[in-house]
Amino acid sequence: MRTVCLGILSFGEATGYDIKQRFERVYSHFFAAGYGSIYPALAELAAAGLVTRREEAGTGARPRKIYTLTDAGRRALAERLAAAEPHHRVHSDFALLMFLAELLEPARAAAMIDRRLADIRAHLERLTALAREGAPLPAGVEFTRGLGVAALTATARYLEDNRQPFLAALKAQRANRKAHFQHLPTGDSE
Amino acid sequence: MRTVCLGILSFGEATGYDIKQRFERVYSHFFAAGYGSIYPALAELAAAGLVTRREEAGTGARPRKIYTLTDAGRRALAERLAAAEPHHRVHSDFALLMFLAELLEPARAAAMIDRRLADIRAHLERLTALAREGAPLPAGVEFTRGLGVAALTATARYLEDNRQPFLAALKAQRANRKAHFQHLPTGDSE
DNA sequence: TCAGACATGTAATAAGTTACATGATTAG
DNA sequence: CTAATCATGTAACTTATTACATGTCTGA
Repeated sequence: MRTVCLGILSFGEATGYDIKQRFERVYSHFFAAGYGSIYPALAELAAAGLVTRREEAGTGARPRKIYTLTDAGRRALAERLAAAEPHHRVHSDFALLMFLAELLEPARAAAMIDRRLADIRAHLERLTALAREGAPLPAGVEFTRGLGVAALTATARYLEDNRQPFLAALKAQRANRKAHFQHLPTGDSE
Repeated sequence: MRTVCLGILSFGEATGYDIKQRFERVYSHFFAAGYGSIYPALAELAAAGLVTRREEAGTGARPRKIYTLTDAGRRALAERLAAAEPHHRVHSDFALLMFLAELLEPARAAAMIDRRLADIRAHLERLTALAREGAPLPAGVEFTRGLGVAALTATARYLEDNRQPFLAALKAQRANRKAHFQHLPTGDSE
């Protein structure tokens, strides 16, 4: 998280609030963060001298605290990036739900797919809006944007194409299982 | 994690070791776990009466501990799945590296892309091997497999197609920036 | 007047990662 | 003989999530 905040700040100074907004506009398909992660990270970075903070009266109730990368921060960021491993991990409760779809009511499985699709579409809209903004994006940002669009588009397409047959298979299986249970002499269920 | 272990066990009894293997064969593109998560989770599930454990001499130095879902476990799993939100979060250091690629040496950016590609190809191989196994997969497993294949294939394709132009753009930018710096009267860098 | 954007932060909790510790058997 | 596979677990550490706490201004 600290590295991510440094990264966002490398594009220009920002408040904690700003950082979250930028994040969401530009990068949320690869990384999510709440204020509960951002503010503590910023405090640590300030304590380590990697950013400076300046206060300014804002429109809200409190003064905004504007964070700026220092030279040390810029160096630390470059070092961290030079040493980082390109890990990529997904943690998908949605996928778990689908993986175990046989244990779900088909209507719920359908609802989950629809919610995931809505979520993906929202992401895609944000990413295409970003491209329509006029000012060309830095190469890295544009590359990452394209990567997100590619993965999300393919996922949405798969979900759209396979939703119906999948749900039909689940329903058929349910029916089968019920019919099967009916002539089994089980002692514990139903 | 507890839910995931219950989910894997819903396909049949297994040891902690087995759970990790199955995971990796079938689901690793959506969820990764180490033994440090699995064994404690299993211990908690046993304490809660959701699984039972039986010991058996194995081929290794220690007895294997085979975990089996209880009826209570099956019910708990169904309840959790019925209540779960379909969250999906990605945490990609790789994407961060690309996002900030301007701060990286182009050779390193190239290496990172290649590593990510190798990783994706390994995942895809595992997933296609799974389909070639003969026995038809449960609908949910097959759906999740397909979802992974779709997303990973699209990502690989994007990386392959955009690698060259992206790296070229980065190099050009570097050259520009250097040329620019040469006739700037900076006092702090180099 | 009411929702939503602006704006910051803390505390408690939950979760996951890494490193450590052990050691037999088997295939090359 | 050596590497890999089988096999389990703990402890320390790091990290993120959630809920809480506060409060103003603006537009509908």
